[in-house]
Amino acid sequence: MNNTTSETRTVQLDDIARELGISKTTVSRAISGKGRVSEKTRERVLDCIRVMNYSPNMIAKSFSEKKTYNIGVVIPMDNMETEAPFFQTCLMGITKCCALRNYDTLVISTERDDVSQLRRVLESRKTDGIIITRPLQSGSMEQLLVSMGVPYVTVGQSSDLDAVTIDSAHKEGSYELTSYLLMNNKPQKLGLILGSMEQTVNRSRYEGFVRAVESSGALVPNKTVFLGVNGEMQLRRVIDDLLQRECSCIICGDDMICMYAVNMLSSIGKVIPRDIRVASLYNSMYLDMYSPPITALSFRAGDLGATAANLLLDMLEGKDTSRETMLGFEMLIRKSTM
Amino acid sequence: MNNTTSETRTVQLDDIARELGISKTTVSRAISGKGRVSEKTRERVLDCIRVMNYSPNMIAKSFSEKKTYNIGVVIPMDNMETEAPFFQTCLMGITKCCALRNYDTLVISTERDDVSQLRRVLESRKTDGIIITRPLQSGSMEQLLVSMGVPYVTVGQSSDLDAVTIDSAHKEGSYELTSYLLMNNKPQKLGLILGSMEQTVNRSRYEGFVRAVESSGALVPNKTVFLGVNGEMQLRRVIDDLLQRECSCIICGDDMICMYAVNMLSSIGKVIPRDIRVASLYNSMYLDMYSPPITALSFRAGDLGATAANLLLDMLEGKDTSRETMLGFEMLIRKSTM
DNA sequence: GTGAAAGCGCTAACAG
DNA sequence: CTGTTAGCGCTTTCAC
Repeated sequence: MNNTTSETRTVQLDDIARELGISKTTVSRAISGKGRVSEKTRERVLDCIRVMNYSPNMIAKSFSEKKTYNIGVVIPMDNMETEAPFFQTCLMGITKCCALRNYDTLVISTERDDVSQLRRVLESRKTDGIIITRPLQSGSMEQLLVSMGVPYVTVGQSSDLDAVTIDSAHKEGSYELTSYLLMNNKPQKLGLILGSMEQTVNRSRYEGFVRAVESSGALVPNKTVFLGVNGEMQLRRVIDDLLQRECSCIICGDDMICMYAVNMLSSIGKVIPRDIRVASLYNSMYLDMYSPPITALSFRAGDLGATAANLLLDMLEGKDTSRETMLGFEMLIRKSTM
Repeated sequence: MNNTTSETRTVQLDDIARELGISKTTVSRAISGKGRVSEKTRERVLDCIRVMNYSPNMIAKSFSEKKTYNIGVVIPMDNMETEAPFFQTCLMGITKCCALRNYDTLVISTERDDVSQLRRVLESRKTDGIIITRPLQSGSMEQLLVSMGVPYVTVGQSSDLDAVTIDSAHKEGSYELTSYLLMNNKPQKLGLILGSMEQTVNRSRYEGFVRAVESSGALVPNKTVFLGVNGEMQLRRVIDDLLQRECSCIICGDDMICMYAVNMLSSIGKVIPRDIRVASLYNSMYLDMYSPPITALSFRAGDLGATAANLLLDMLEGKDTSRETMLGFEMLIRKSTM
């Protein structure tokens, strides 16, 4: 009866049904909890499953339910971002959280606002929903998602105002840090270096900066504000410029920019904070470890990821979720701005 | 005939078959290239597919073919490794490479040698094969994989001697760098700090170090060799010890250890390389950017990932692959050891 | 409370 | 070269 081929066939619903002398329908119900099954049968089934070491073929289940139990996570793989700790940590948070709810995580790459990989995955119907870890102003991902009717969550502000979003308080953080720097150590001549303004996060950062400057009664120092800075060479020119204009404090958009900046400064003999102060609008372990350690805003990337995952899974399960969730930040005042 | 419900039903094989007045078998064959189809029919099918914007339901395909077109990538999410650039870069290489061959990447987390997530994914049958990015001496992942008959590739040496492996020449690199440091700047008193010896990569590094020392005619300086160093506190004690023993040069196992080490050294006023020299057996962008930049071995994590993916996919497609592939390294001699 | 049967969208014998 | 048919392993009506 059992065909004992060399490949040990994996045990499936039928097997445990036959073993128990009941129908696989009942077994299915006992497992899923949908429909009524007598307490006694349920226990027998659950026991048998354990004994026979049954575990469902998720592909068959997917096929039947039209639900994959996978979510896709779009991660930037541009040169500049490839090694940014944020995305890695965020992905960990997502993956761990999904695993707890028996979902898996599919990685989707993007560079700039390329949606080809996202489209490929969506067309394959391998995911139930998507997390965008770096929303862009263009909103092309969101458009695609909406047009295909696929649920998604963005980590950071989306240009799709209806998008479910989990964000860190970048604007508020930027505001606070800028204000702090303006209050402290007067007279202060601030410089600002931000990455691509296509990234919504950089817009939030900029907004916070501008508000802080304005509410201090000053004018935005356009000559020392550099937006859309990208790549090492461009950054070098910006730094030179900032030094030329005798900036007393440089605010860097994120940890990567900050690392480059700090390095360039010290390579030309500038001592932080004696000669110039430096702060970052995004902390990472690399800034913790610099000497002197760098003043920075600290956000919990892992928590962001976990929250994004929970939001998305809640949506998939039909619960309603708040449109926007905000996580706080911590301001780490350290020696680089003393 | 077409039920125009609110949800636009996705076009499937039947639709284009009906459209063309042929059977879906023929359509399937035209797409896959398996079985013979007249050139004319094939073209008609391919055209129709384009026009009707058909794209196959991969879940149905998976179910039918018993092949998921997914590979699982096991990534360590221990505290220490969570932000290590290696795994991120490796994952990018894998993901990009898989995408080219129309596969997707499922992330599987692990801490230490926990196999629970791997087991969960394997039991779900959601992947065709696995890449282990941090093989451990215990080999528990490999055992599980072998016992379930799932193909896999390890990035780095595996304790399973039959495992298909793609590795960087860590041993050779470690040998070369150590030799270089021994030749240069005599007299040299070397210290070595390695992470967990459960990780096979650290064993390779250690082996290279030992060989280099021995072939220089010296004895392995056991008092200044620290294996299995883990966590900031332990590292601090090790560094203190190395200073006490008047080490002239510290070799760090990887970029993370090196960053901590360099930071601790400069926080107690040690100047590199004047007071003490520092090198790392694994480079990352963070070491590039230190000042002074740190002498280190450079491996191409992205290439490793891409190669691992190609190997695995080749295996899945039944091609045979060499058991072990080795990628080279570059020795970056920089100011930290001058 | 339980079972029989249909069906998810594709592939793969087998027959022509 | 093409079509018919039978699954793949689940979930889910529908009937009892």
